[in-house]
Amino acid sequence: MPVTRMSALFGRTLREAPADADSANHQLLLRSGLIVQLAAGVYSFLPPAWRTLRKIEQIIREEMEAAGSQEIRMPAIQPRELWEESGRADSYGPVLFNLKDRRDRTMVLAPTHEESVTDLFRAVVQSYRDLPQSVFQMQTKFRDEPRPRGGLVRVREFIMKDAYTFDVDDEAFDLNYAAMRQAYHNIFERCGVPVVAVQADSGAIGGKQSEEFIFLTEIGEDNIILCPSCGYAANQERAEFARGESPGSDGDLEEVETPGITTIDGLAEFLGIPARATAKAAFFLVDGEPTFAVIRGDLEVNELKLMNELDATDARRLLTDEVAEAGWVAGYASPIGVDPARVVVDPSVVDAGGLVAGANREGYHLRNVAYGRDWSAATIADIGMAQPGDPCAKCGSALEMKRGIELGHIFKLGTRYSDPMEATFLDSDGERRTPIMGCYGIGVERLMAAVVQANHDELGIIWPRSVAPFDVHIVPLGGSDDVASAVSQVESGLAASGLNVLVDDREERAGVKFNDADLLGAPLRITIGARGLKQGQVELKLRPDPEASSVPLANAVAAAQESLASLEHSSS
RNA sequence: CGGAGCGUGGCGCAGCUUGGUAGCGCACUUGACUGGGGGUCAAGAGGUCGCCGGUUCAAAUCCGGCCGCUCCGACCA
Repeated sequence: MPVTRMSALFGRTLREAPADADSANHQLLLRSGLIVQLAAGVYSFLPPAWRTLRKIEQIIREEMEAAGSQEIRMPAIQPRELWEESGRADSYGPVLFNLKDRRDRTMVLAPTHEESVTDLFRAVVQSYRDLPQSVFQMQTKFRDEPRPRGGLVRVREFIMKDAYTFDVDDEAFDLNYAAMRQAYHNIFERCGVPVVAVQADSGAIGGKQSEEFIFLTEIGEDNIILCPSCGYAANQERAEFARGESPGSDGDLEEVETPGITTIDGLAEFLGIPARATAKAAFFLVDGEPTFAVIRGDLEVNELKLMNELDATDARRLLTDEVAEAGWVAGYASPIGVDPARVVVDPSVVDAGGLVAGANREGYHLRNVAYGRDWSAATIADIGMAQPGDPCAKCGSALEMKRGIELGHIFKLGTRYSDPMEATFLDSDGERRTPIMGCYGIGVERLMAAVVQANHDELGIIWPRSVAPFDVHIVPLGGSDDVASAVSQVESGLAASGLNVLVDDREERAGVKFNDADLLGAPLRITIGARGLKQGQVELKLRPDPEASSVPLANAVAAAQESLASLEHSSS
């Protein structure tokens, strides 16, 4: 291995973090001189960062290959028609970087490769004998994000590993999926980042079901619902939860005057009842249709669940005048008398008995409004947003919510792409069939950011050995010939044994060198100074350890290998 | 796209309210001293004050427009 000299290293460390950086990982990546921002969500990666990224890629590559996947490369520039074929030109629209070629043909910079891999499949696969297949790629992808943020966490140009599988049927698919799932756990463990696999919404990728691999951290942008007792874990956007008891009432409909009371909280206080004894109406425009959603007063509607239930691609809250246009009275809306086809109701209301609901008349509510007796809905569906404290749907324990970063996402695509794009094969009966697909993504730079976030202290990065840009950071102290020759002896011994070595050969004071060593975070630091050499000793210090230990110069290389090995065992 | 904030040397910031020679710390260059946890002294280099326009004798400073970046939200793998 070549030895890197700090005097020649491209990049510099900063004593203070740039003001734009918020999270620990972003600050450390900037301070250590690993990344430089060019534009919002667009970064350069300097030599140590690039080295780490390649190590991460190599880990991913090994695990993908172990799972039976073959690496390929696909185009980043794609004709827009490809996206029209799958029907995603519009749904993915705003995120697509569009460009025109010289013939005025519209091309896009690929944000992901489901379309192109499905096209590849059409070109290559004819028969069931060619299946199963599993391919992967690690390439730069482009997404014109509405809001890049958090340093490397959400960017517009990034390396993504995507794997795609093709199978003859669901049973065969399950094998590929299980292999990928295991590979994902292996990858994150090898990179030193703890993850939890959670049920997720498949979003713009589509398909039947998906799981996210989440690194739990307060700087995350996803809300994750977790059950501490049974282990249930899901993204809040699709988390299920039990509704608990509702204090529903018996009795006939009864109008009650509620002047100026237009909120659930206000209503509950005014009538001296809990919010959960009320029914809340929320209005949405779902694929252009005004929709009346009803849920128990203490709960909130999960728009994504609502949208998925109605098989829609777009949903937003109705504006105040649109509510009126639909014939509903904001603040006093009642599901009674509304066309059931436009009503979606959450089970929390269906099973509740009599609740207090609007009277569809300014200044009045109704008591004892009961689903089934007084009104009905065409759609009964879970449209509730799980919140911390809600009972777990599986075991009833109180759910918790934590923030997290989505590092990987694996999807059961079914025939979402193979069907519209007419990718087919002939089975053994000569029947034309559509393959079951899966896709499996990992954001590589985001993973590096997570590695730093999960492995740092107040002084700097603490790289896990597996992805460290340098294994050993040599700190020579003093300019004597003794020091120089000892350094030369140690560095060449280490390099010869296959270790990546960084030597701080700068004319800097000890404190500066030590601080930079802590910041850059190589797993092992070797200090070689005149003071130790008088006793024939050099100092070894593992980055996570508080104290250094002295070893004879002659044993330095062997001792270094030993302590690096001990690190591997203790950390995993 | 809605809300908020910020653009002054490589980084962190002051100056702007009340217009008048652009400043501080760190980093950088040279020299001396120093030499095991971000040293000391001396001498330096480096800035179209984001851009365009306006007001004014005079604009970093006041006014207008635009651009960029960050954060919250919407959205999003």
